[in-house]
Amino acid sequence: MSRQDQKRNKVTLLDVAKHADVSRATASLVVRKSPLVGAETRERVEAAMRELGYVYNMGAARLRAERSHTIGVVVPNLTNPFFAELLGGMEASVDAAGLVMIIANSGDGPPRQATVLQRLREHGVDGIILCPAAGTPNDLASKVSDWKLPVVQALRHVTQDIDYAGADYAAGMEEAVEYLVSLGHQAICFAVHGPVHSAYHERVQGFRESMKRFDLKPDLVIRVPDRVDQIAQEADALFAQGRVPTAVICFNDLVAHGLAAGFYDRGLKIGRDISLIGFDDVADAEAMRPRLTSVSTSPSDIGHNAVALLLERIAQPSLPPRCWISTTKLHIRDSCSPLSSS
Amino acid sequence: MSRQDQKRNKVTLLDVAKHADVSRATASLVVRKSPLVGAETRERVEAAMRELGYVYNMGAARLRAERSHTIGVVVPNLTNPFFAELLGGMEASVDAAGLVMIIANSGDGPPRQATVLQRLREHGVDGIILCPAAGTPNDLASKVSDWKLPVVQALRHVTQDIDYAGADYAAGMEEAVEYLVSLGHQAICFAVHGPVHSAYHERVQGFRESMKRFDLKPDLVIRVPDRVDQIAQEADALFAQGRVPTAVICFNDLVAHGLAAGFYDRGLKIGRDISLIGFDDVADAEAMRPRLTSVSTSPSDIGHNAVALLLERIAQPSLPPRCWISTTKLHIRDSCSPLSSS
DNA sequence: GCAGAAATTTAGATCGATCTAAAGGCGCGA
DNA sequence: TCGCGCCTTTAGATCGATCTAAATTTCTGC
Repeated sequence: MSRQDQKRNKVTLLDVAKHADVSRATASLVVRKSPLVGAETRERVEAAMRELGYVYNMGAARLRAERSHTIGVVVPNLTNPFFAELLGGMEASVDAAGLVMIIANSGDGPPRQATVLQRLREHGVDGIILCPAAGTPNDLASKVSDWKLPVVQALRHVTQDIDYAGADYAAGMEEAVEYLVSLGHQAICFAVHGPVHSAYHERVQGFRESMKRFDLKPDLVIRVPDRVDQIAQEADALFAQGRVPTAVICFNDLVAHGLAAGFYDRGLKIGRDISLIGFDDVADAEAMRPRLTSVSTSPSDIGHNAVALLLERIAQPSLPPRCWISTTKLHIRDSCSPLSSS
Repeated sequence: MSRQDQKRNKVTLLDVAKHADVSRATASLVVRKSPLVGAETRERVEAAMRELGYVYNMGAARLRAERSHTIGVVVPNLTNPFFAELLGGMEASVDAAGLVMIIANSGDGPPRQATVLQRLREHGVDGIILCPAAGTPNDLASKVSDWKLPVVQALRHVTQDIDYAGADYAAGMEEAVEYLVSLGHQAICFAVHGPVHSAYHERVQGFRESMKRFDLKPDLVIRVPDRVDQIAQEADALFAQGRVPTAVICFNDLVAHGLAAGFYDRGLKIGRDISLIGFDDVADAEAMRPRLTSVSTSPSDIGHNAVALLLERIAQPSLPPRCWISTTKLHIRDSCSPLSSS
């Protein structure tokens, strides 16, 4: 806006103050929208800011005020669509609160995670949302409390002593198993992949316990490759067991995608020859054919919750640790069918 | 690390200096790894930093040194897997350079974009990578040059006066058309969606010109809905034209996914009844069945390039504006077949 | 018209680092 | 021994805001 009347570089609050014929302190009150300044004065200062093209210097403010209006977010992987959804949800909440988000990637490894956490600390973030890397040592809680920096765990947790926002994965598994059982399935397999962490355990355990509740074999858990494009080739492994499953629950939608491809390659028709359930309901389940039934964990909501928890903790650091476990919902589409029709 | 011997809050460089029995200035030289300090002194200061659990205060440093070690990234949408890949690429480069990334979402709308740009400016970022929102006014260049802030455009561009990192979309379209023609196709349709911007125009134009080069009808460009789950229902529109296409090129892989579902619903078999080509090669093209042939634009590479351009511009602000247009590559899989087999 | 309360405004110190310019220590040749 | 230059170290000002505590003006009611 307006002429670049300064010969070089920047306009400070002092310049604005002079131009509006008030003191630096008053100008400061105006930028902070304090109710202390008179209407006429405020007007005058705001006009000066506009005329000079003043840009608030958050960095200087932070130094004095101990508030950076910045929060850090550490995820294991940026490109996974699941985390992308999560970040999307966070971004909306963070933005609404007038803050910005520094994003860091831990690569799901504790050493890098330590590095990026340190970096965030140096940048003076007001708080951190951390999706702990697989294998995060459990002295995390004590480290964090030494730092006196508000932190919340998201999606995964390594300690009860730090806030946590996640979903009830075990309940989600239970819904999935129940649904398949209601369709008459008994030989149900759980296809997992990826690093091992709390969310992984909860899903596996949820599966095993639900199966036991129905007096079904709880140990049909098999691992498939991490990369989606290799899962298809490994679909055979599902049938290498003693008992051939009639339904497969997947660790997430990526696995479901990969297995769907593998079944296609073997001439198996999903929803007729075999039933398939995804988890997270994030990939284009609606655009798959047959449309994929999936347990929805609403990562975007989890993102919102995590931000809400963090903001509250920033406001009241001495609150006892809290959990916000959201409920999952089985989104039934077309990839499962009654056993009789097999 | 170590005891929390400070009764409360933080350790400053001055504390470190005192503890190591040197001046604040010397301690500062040590943290900045200056070659000026003697080996023995450096040792002592570093030990002090470790013992006191010193954390560098980037905010204070920035105030004096005019360098925040922070860059801003503005994208229209976080959840789109294409942008997720782009961000992933940027993150790696940014991290390697010892910087951090503030991410902001423009929602692909100019007013919000203006807001987030302002916010980034206030946060004192060293530079900005901007994927301009559709409809960005073309005074962007003059605004940016007023700001005296390094900026590079990524994926899309609204002006020649600002650095730009993107891909040669027109050449990508040409590859796709050429390939289909080599398979004998003549009735080729281009299915577009989403907001209109430079990348959109380049793709459409690339399609039209390639078609003309082969003396084929260049105006079979049809719009499908923005949301993937609605595209399938609209697949009919492709056949509502006077001429029925035997092959479809898609604006991106999302469209390809949606159309593939629509074709399935109509009993059309991809690769037999109709040929399909995606664009960007980012969704799990490898996990689709049949595997999707797609024009790869390597968003992650574009991310790297954008960061490289930005870092160079930060180092030398007076360089003339540059473009880094990477080449695309047609990734041939199984979704296209010779016309004769139709 | 005036004391006292309320509403505004302000000077000056401060946050934690970096920068400049100069000082201190040391070795070496004359 | 002195002076010169090299290597290290340092005091003090500075970046641009916020905070405290006090000064100033304006508004009351009597």
